[in-house]
Amino acid sequence: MVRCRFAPSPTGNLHVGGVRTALFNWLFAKNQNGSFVLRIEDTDTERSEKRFEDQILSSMKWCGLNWSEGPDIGGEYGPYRQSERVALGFYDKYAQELVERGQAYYAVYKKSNQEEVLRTSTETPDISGDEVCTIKFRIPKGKTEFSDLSKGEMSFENENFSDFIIIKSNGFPTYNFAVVVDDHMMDITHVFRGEDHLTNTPRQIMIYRALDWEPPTFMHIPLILGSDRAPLSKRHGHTSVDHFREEGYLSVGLMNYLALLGWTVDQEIFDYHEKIKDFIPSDISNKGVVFDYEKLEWINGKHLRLLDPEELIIQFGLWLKFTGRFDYYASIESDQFYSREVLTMCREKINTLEQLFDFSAPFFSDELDYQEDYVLKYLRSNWSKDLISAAIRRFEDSFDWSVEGVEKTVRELADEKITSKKNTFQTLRGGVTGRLVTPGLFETISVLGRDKVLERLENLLEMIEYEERNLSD
RNA sequence: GGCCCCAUAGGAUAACGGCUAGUCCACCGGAUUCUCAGUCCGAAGGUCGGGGUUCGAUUCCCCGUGGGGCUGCCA
Repeated sequence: MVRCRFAPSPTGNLHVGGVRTALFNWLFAKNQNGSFVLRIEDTDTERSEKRFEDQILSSMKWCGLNWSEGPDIGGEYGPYRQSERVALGFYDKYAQELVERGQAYYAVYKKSNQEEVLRTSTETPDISGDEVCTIKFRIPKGKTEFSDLSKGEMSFENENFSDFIIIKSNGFPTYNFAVVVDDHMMDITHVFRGEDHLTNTPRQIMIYRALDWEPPTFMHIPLILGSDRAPLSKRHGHTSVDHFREEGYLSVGLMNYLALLGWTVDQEIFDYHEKIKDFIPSDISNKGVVFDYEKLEWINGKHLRLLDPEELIIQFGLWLKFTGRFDYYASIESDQFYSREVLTMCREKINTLEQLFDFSAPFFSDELDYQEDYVLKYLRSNWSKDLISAAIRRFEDSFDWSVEGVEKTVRELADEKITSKKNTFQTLRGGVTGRLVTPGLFETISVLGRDKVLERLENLLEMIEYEERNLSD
């Protein structure tokens, strides 16, 4: 039975590197019909915060990376929070065992100088009030070897390592110790993690050996880098999953991009749930990969255009609520049929839900925000009044509001040659939307419908006349 | 400093040791057209350097160079 885990530390939001690691663990677990476990590594008492844990879990759920055991749902290998495992004495027990086997020892320091070890012992030392005590692992002689699914055969001379702390002076285990104890106790069979852990692995394997435990299979995944090839961080741009969610990326799009980063598949656009059967760890590139915001956006746009119209409304609605735009959400909900028409039309030209929000705004609000360029270039022209008046007359007489019908009306209007064809189109476009960049004009007018179009054009006419009066005064 | 990982166009990748080094994003040009986008067609751009093995090296080996990681009572 294959068991994989994702073990984030709750010291910040879930970032794209983390999800990618989680994704590969998840894919492998599913591919092998195994389990995917979530464990919280909160042994850093200074930086760990519950709110980060909550955020990580929520981000994971949004990504669709469901776990079968975890801190929120428990499981037979629990608890799944290292702080709770400390309380149960798991780490102490095995640290003691290492001391008894002569493979670890106590080290006493002065509180004021924690650089210098005062004395060591194999018995619990008596310490005075100004001293603290840790347990350190003794590096054995020889060499440590293991086979990494990505990097191949790895070999390290143990003499290159020095004894390291496994139990801190506050009684908590250090990462390198806790991870071994937990992965062993939880029967983890495969560990896929970031490449930054590659040289921690021999240390961990030494502990496995010292305790007569069998290490899991390791695979170290290359890091995600920024444009300067340094590991991706805030200074390269946004990195947290929540950010991409807020920006209007679909989780299926974000996951698609992350999966594609370093992994070649025949079909580039996919839902990762469909790729479970194709997941082979060795197919993943062993090279650091630069995060490409542009390709992510392109992929997201593809997914947005692939969604069923109903699903598009659902996703858009969820996003509006997530970002607190409840009024907008209410207007989407109030007329499903209309919303569907508008959104499927608008999505042809945008890549994110945020862009969809902006692009569709003129269709859901009657308070048009006329772009300055439009006012200057088209409204304040000597033909705008005549053109709008003529348009109103034609639309009043028109009973065919299909896209084809609207096209006929508009083309006939242009044929009157009140102004150029382009000016005619752009003036109408801005007149019904306030903007110069919109979906196709015929579709736009058709979808808005007779009432809105006439109302907007008449308002526009009033605006023009109002401006004229003001100018002549 | 020590140990370790990595190296194909700007980014991501493909190529049993064997065709003119293929594809996607971005970029550039063209077509379609009412704006923008999309779509279609086309162009430009690459095997880090030096040795070696071989009939033949992107591929295997060594050395350099460059980037990255670990070397924490962070994970």
